[in-house]
Amino acid sequence: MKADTMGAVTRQADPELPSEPTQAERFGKARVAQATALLEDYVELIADLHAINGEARPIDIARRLGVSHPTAVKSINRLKREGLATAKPYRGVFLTEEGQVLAERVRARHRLVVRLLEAVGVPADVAEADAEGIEHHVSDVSLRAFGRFLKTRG
Amino acid sequence: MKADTMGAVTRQADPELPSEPTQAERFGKARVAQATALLEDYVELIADLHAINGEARPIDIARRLGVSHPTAVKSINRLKREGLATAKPYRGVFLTEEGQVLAERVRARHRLVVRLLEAVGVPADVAEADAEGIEHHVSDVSLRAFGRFLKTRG
DNA sequence: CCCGAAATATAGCCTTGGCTTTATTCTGGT
DNA sequence: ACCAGAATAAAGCCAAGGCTATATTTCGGG
Repeated sequence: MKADTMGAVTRQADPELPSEPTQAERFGKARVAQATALLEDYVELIADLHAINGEARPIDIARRLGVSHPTAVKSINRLKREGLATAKPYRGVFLTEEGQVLAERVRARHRLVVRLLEAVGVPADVAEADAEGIEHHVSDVSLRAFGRFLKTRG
Repeated sequence: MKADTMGAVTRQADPELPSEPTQAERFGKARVAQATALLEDYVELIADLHAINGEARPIDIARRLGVSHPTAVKSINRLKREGLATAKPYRGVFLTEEGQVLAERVRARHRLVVRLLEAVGVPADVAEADAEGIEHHVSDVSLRAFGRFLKTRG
């Protein structure tokens, strides 16, 4: 009833599944990426709000993200803990040096993902929406591949 | 200090940000996708294990996903609650009709995402790894675009 | 046939990221 | 100059998804 006892077919051929540790690594990587996704969304949004409004208020962040203000505040506190942002009570949120660097990287990645999706035929609005979830899982290697692909056909 | 008081530039042009409700929707969609991602990973893996081993044991699921067995068991219980799987104590896990349908959809989507990544120049192993996180955020519209793109270019 | 090892299950804990409710602080308009 | 209403913060709840530690059940080899 186990693989071992049911015949030779699946012994080391393993025609379907990657090796166990490899697969576990992939899932683990995806989990880690997910953990940082929220931070990335926040820093990107804070940078955008500063660029446009000259300030980033918790209530605006909350509205843009579609969450309650307390939720936004809690996440902002996490940003502070992680050294990505600073905020004094009733004074708005500011990115640290590190936060700004991250924001710029996230923004560039987002644009590249959107452009790639459009290049393969995804409508602009759908590309924007899907990119919001996809971007956090695109590795640097893939990102560079996207860049090359766009250059050789744009 | 507010957008209202700082000049005309950003009033309704809003050159950078999408409208607030639109953006909130996007983030909300990404959050929902994330919530179902784990279920999708489990049903896909359970289907694979059945196809290869003839059974899906919690311990194998746990090892493949790189989590502890109790964690896997808890998630399996959630699958049961959601009507995607059944399991009797000490007897392995089985997908329901609905679970099998989902598994097939997830598997097809995974393959398509990997193929697209490879088509734009991402190395096979990186494509596999990135797809693990990306796939859960690719909408049907994008998926169809991927299909068309792959068809028209061999 | 039975007993120890492996698999499974249960219980309890932690963090994250949602939420609502309540209290506090700012601030603009009269 | 004040005060109502908006923005902010604080506190406490919940579910999800990790974990470890502790039973319990199965099952294969001697």
